[in-house]
Amino acid sequence: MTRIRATPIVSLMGNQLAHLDHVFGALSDATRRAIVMRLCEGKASVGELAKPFDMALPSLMKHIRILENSGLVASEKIGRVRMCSIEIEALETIEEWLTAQREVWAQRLDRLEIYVEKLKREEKANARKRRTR
Amino acid sequence: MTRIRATPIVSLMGNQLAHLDHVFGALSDATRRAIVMRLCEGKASVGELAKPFDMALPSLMKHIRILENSGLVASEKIGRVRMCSIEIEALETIEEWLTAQREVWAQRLDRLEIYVEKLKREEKANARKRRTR
DNA sequence: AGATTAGTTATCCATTCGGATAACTAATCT
DNA sequence: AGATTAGTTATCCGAATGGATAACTAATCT
Repeated sequence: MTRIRATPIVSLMGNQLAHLDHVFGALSDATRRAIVMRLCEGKASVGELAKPFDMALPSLMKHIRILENSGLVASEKIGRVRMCSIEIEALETIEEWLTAQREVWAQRLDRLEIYVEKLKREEKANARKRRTR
Repeated sequence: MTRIRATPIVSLMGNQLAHLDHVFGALSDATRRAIVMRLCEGKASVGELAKPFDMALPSLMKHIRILENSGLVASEKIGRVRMCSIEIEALETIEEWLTAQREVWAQRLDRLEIYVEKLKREEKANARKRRTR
């Protein structure tokens, strides 16, 4: 019996786990998703980002912090204005997680299919028996 | 000028927005992601789900509630045991959002490419001018 | 130099979150 | 019928979250 993978999944994922917390957490807020959406169209200063929102600047800044913290957004201060940009790769973290889940799910479907096949074979066998009874 | 879409995106997405809050929110917790992962392998009772966690049952139940609330998990009580299962379609909500973002991002890259092309053309023109000066 | 602009820091506040315990209901087993 | 099992409800608690205001710093404009 070959042990393909000795290390448990959990340790393989390592600190990625905590990271997922932050990425998903960051996107669980509509304001933050809107900011991400806006930044997908191109860089923007904190002020520009704030305009569409009926929210005090410091409140909005918090959101930006959270986004930066999650790795979804990067920013650089030039003079007195801070320019923000999306880090599109961070979205891939999520994609990866999603694909992993769907793979497990698909495998289970496969197993289920095999099981259903077995049931069908048995059913046929029974039918034959019944016919020849 | 043809108004392709009169309704603003926000209203088109409708309650989907609030839904995204819940889906992303649900997945922002490691325990909950683990539950989803487990359920991708097949249905499980609350008790089975609880086993791997060093957590009181009511605490875990809360997580299940949150997952149900987000539409990621469904459950049905038969006798005294409640069986839970993933609703894989809920993950698609996220995929959709991600693709939408990446599309906007890609479009922006296209625009940027066009811009860079323009710059290159101008550069060439200048070079020609310089050569022939 | 003085006024304006663009963020930033510090605090505060109500609400939600993630956990726990205690006490309960309703099925199932013996 | 009585004991056990599988969840459920209610309540509590400290920490985190999403918002606000006030007061501040540092660049830029006039």
